[in-house]
Amino acid sequence: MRFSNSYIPTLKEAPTDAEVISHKLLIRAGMVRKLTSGLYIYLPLGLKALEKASRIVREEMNNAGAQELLMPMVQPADLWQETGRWDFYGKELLRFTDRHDRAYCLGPTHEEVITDLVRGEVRSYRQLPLILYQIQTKFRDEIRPRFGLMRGREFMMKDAYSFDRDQAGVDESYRKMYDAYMRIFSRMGLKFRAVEADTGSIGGNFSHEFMVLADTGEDTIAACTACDYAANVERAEILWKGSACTETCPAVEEILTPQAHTVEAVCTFLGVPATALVKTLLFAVDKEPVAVLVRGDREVNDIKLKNLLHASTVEFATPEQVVAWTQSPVGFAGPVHLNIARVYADNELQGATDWVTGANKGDTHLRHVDLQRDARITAYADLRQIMLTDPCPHCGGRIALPRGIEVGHVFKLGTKYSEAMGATFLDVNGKEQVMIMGCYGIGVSRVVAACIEQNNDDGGIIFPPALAPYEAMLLNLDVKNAEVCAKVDEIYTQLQAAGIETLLDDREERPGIKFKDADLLGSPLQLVVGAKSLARGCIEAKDRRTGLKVELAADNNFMATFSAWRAEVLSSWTV
RNA sequence: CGGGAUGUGGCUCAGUUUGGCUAGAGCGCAGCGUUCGGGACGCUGAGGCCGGAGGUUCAAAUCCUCUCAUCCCGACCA
Repeated sequence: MRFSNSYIPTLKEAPTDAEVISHKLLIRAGMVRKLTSGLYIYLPLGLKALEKASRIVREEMNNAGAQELLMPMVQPADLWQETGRWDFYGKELLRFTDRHDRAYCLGPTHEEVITDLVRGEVRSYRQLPLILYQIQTKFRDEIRPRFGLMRGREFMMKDAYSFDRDQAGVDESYRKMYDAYMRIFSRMGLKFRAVEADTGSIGGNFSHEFMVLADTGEDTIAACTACDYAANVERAEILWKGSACTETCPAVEEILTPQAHTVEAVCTFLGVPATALVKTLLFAVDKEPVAVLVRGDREVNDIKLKNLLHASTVEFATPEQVVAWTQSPVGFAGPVHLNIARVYADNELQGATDWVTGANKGDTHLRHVDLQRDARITAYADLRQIMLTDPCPHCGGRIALPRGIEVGHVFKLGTKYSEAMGATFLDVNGKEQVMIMGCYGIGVSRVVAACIEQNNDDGGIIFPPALAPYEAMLLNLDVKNAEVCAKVDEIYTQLQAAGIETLLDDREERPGIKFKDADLLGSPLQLVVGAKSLARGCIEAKDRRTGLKVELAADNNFMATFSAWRAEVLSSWTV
């Protein structure tokens, strides 16, 4: 492609509303433009990157035995009512009615539609297993879209669904998809990690997320530095190996702690470490009050709480609720004489006694609290967030907490949807069985953003070869020099004949502009033809990632020397 | 939805505190000339109802009220 014929509007400066690097670079490189919050236009270059990603996904899905189809984006409400998600999914589901006043939604995901399809078609165990997928635009009315393509309201997603006869079958489908995902993200040249994850609103009981490692990621991963354990911190379990404390504790004593309504303030005031405190946090779980106790230096993991109580919503209590439920100002809640029915305590609180806690009374705390003796604990459970000081739950090794961008998620759904919607089949014995399902998503547009997030420098994007819109950029530095132009044309023709996608910068611009744009656009290979180097019989070649430049002889063997150099550059991406 | 911030040519911003001449700059864009290997320079030019509505005032980009939009922090998630 010739630059002069392309619509690639590069920008010297990034718009102020772009915050993260991928967003800035996508805009500066002329790959996307914002239509409005969370909605983006893919310009030709952005679309090419998206298509590169899609193709890899498609190839690996097909290799794994999945078959592509395409479902409507608009979905009828009654399907969602069948599974109950019409009421559960919340405001993220964009709903509307047609001219006949029938209710519809814009598909944020397609479990209902695919299950409806399969239940009508599949009757026999002979037709299973079945894995179907599509690559399609999804719409989720996100509360807060942000970071450009990273969290748009409309985004490109690959969603696959598996249907199996039995548990062994779904295990196999899951493994196939998991393996395919490993290949997909490896081929894309991404540094990523598969991690254990919470299942969220899709449902089911088991899942893995695929995280691209990047400091700007919205998720935190608990990854063992010794073994291969890795989990989203939302899920990362904390082993409790201690035994219940048997020490005796002095009688409870009330102490005045004026103005001390934070852990820090109480510690300073009483001269005790945060580990001697019990924090009492109040949550509205499905609107009902629940108290959670953790040690002063810990954080509550509300996902664990949600799962423990099988709740659909878990929210921090508002200050008004805290006051109403504890009859005391915010900051002084405590487990003793707490008038809340459900009080859950983190496991480790069993291991010690003699705590400092709030007294449910303004400016007052209690010391010498023994939870067994003085409080009514509904249950002990793993309720806190994992920290750097915690050991790996598998091997006891040291844990690291890198940030990640979730680009893929694989679930075993079980029979949640097939049962609700009656997706059954007859087994070998002629007996009716419910299909077991799995679902597998990849945020294709997010992959592109995550890739840029991970691969960039001051000059711009550094595309891995697999996702680069153009593998090579060919710069003509002297468009008015006939000799240079002839050489450029010759090389361009050869590159095209060799099937190497090339963007030829033939614009009437100064060399500086071309160098800057080439770096910005991020093609892994750069070839520079100018009068100066050509006079020496040379063409310059630059590895975008390393910045290393070599001079290739501009003779009849050019393609051979170029191919050798190219192979070297490209292979450096696959190690 | 709660908290914070911002809306002025295509882009980045100044001007708003303390109302006052014809609303400015840089980049980009068009024309001409000089340049030409890491975002050149000179000259000329086009481009704005200062987010919108209402108000205060002799006078509003500037003050007040309402409204819309965008961005950041929290809950959601590919």
